[in-house]
Amino acid sequence: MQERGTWRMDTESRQEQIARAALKIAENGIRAVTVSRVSEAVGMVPSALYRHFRNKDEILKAAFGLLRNMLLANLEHAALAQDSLVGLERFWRRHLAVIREYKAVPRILFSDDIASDQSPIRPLLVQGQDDMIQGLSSIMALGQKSGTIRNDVPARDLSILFLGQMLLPAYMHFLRRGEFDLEGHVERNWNIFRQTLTQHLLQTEDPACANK
Amino acid sequence: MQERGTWRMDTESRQEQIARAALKIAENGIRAVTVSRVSEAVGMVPSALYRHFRNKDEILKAAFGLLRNMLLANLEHAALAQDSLVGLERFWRRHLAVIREYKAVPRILFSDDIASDQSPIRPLLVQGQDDMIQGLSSIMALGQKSGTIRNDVPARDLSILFLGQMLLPAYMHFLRRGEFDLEGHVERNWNIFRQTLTQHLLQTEDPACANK
DNA sequence: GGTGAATGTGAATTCACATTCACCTTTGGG
DNA sequence: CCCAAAGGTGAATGTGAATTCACATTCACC
Repeated sequence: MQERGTWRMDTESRQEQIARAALKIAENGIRAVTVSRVSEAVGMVPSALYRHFRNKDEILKAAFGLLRNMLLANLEHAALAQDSLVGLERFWRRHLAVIREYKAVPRILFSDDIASDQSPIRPLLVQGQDDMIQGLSSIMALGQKSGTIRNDVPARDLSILFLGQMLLPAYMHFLRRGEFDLEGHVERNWNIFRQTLTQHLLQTEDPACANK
Repeated sequence: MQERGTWRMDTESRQEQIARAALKIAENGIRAVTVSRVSEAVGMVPSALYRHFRNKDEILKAAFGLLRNMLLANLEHAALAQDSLVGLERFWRRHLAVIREYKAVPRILFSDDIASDQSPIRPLLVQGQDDMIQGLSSIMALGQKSGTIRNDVPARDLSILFLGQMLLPAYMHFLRRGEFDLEGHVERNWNIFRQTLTQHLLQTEDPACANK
């Protein structure tokens, strides 16, 4: 039934091709994503895009979907680790890698366009954020159950704190056009935050906090 | 709104009036700040704005300046406190109050327009950020000198961590149009972060970490 | 070979916006 | 009292953008 010939596949891949082009262009800001630029990138004329998407918003939604999938995929990877702390560290490293590769991430995150009331992407962004926090919370909760992570604080709060420790460096790195050591800062933040996560262990163990 | 044709108001107050109007309108996004909307808000016709500002960018710069001053003023207030921790707490409470009052804050912070390469505001924003981190670092350093705050981590790193703990909640609150308990989350983050700041004391004192 | 749906094209339309300009109105200082 | 300049006005211009539409082309299938 789906083997209707190559033209159907053509549409599918066209859509993906367009979405990828839009994502690429979004590296220069959401507003840089114009119908004519996208069409040029895929070797078409502006109006041709409307054969594959109802309108520009649909294109943006598709582009966002690509990004969302990549970011959430990191969660699954992190969840594979036996040790929660290892999983979390693995997560932020991958997270940063995606941010580095797809420069559109901060442009979408820090876009007032998308934050606007009419933007069809805003609910998707909120949903994706919730999914991410939910996923991180699961990992945190697992660590709490196994005693690796303090349990005097809700897992969700810890997740938000964890994400937040990445957000400001990412923002600064973004605003400064790379003139900011993103990895270095997040790594140092992580070292401090790991202590925070395992603070309940400090009392019973050697005062290794001065091991710096 | 104001009656059109109310005549004569010297340029100085006109400029401030215009900047304030722009700031107010910016609550709906930077892109909502159009020449005609601003002019309407101050009871003029679009072209009249050009008597007071060379172009729209200058208006935006003026509006940003207002915001910048208010945000940095919080630093001085915080620096007055004897105890660094008290000062920091005072700071974030005021900071959140400003964010609440001027809804344009996140719209400017998270604006792809301003983040764009050509924006004349971006360097101002970066500078303002640096000033803020610098100011917080001073407070942190003072606390380190007096032994209130751990000194195994550079004051600057602590400042970035501190700001970051506010940024994600602010962002979520912004994206969710207020459907997110900003104060509550930052308060809880702060309680955890305060422990982090004073972690060096935990070893020598009673294991009061479970005082929750 | 013919057909129709999918796909592509270029021109035209519409719209919101910033900016300019020629002209008008008020007002304070000589 | 006058007039120059500060402040204000409406119309006009130019721009970049999304979207529509009539028309052309491709191609799987009958």
